[in-house]
Amino acid sequence: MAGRRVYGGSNMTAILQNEGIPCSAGALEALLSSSSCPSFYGSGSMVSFENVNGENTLDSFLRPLDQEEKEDEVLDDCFHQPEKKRRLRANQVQFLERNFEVENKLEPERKIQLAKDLGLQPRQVAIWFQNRRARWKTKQLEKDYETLKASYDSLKADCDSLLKEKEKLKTEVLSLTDKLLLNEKERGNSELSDHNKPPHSQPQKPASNSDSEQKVSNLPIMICKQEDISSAKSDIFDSDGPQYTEVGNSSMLEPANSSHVFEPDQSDLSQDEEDNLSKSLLPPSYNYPNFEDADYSNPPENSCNFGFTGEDQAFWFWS
DNA sequence: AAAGTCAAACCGATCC
DNA sequence: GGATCGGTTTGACTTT
Repeated sequence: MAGRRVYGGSNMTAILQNEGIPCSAGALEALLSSSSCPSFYGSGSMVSFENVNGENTLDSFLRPLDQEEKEDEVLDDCFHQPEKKRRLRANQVQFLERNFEVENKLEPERKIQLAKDLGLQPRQVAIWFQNRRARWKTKQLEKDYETLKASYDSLKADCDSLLKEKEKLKTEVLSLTDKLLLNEKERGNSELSDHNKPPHSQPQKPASNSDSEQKVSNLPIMICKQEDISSAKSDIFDSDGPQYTEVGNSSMLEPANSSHVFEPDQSDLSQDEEDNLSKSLLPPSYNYPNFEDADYSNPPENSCNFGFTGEDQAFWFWS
């Protein structure tokens, strides 16, 4: 067996051999039988042999310790060597692993039984389970980290595409705003030249065949409608995770555990709150939604900022 | 042979 | 008070 021969006992064997003391197994047996080592079979050494060859051990499963290991133990005991750390044998570990799979906690009776079966000290069994749980936890943490990282990467990709979309829309809004202003200017000029019209009459809808101009003149009206406001709000700003799993063609990852996603504080509005918000957004006392209030003012680094700057707000509800 | 890895054992804090 | 946990030490074993 590899790596089982470098202990104090073996060194002691070498010493004995150097001293010309015969150290064959037979000699050791003789030494044992004649020596004052009564504590051997019931000793508190790290590996107890009392059951390894006894009736209660798993003889069919666990092989007895190597003779040389026994010799080491004997020598350690008899020469009062400090106990050396020893790895559990493969079959012992295998047996413990199987038990760990069944139940990773260790009740006292089970500990005693396992110790008996394996020929170990109950404390060794307890420590093995303790260390095994720690290893399992570490692996679990690694798994969780990988899951979270995948989730983050997916969200980041979606965020990036949304930001691109936002930029695109912003550009579109800019060009439409320009057209609208131009339109208003032309209308103002025509009003000045028309003296017969009452001062506060409804401005005539400019005759335009352009689709884009039509969209522009309709936009504020559409947005001011209550249902549109609330639906727009819930569609865009309600970050209550899985509901908005479809953004464009890219589907947002649905985390198995909601704790894996970062939820903005204000994502969870009650129906009443939504109604109040909608009402507050209605004209005439028109309150523009202030996205700065949503505490997105200091987003963490690398985070997706869905909030809009003051500059952006101007594009949202231009008048 | 030095460096790195793994696991047995230990320690102090905490929980029940 | 015993069990458990997170952190650490220590020694065996492997890799470079």
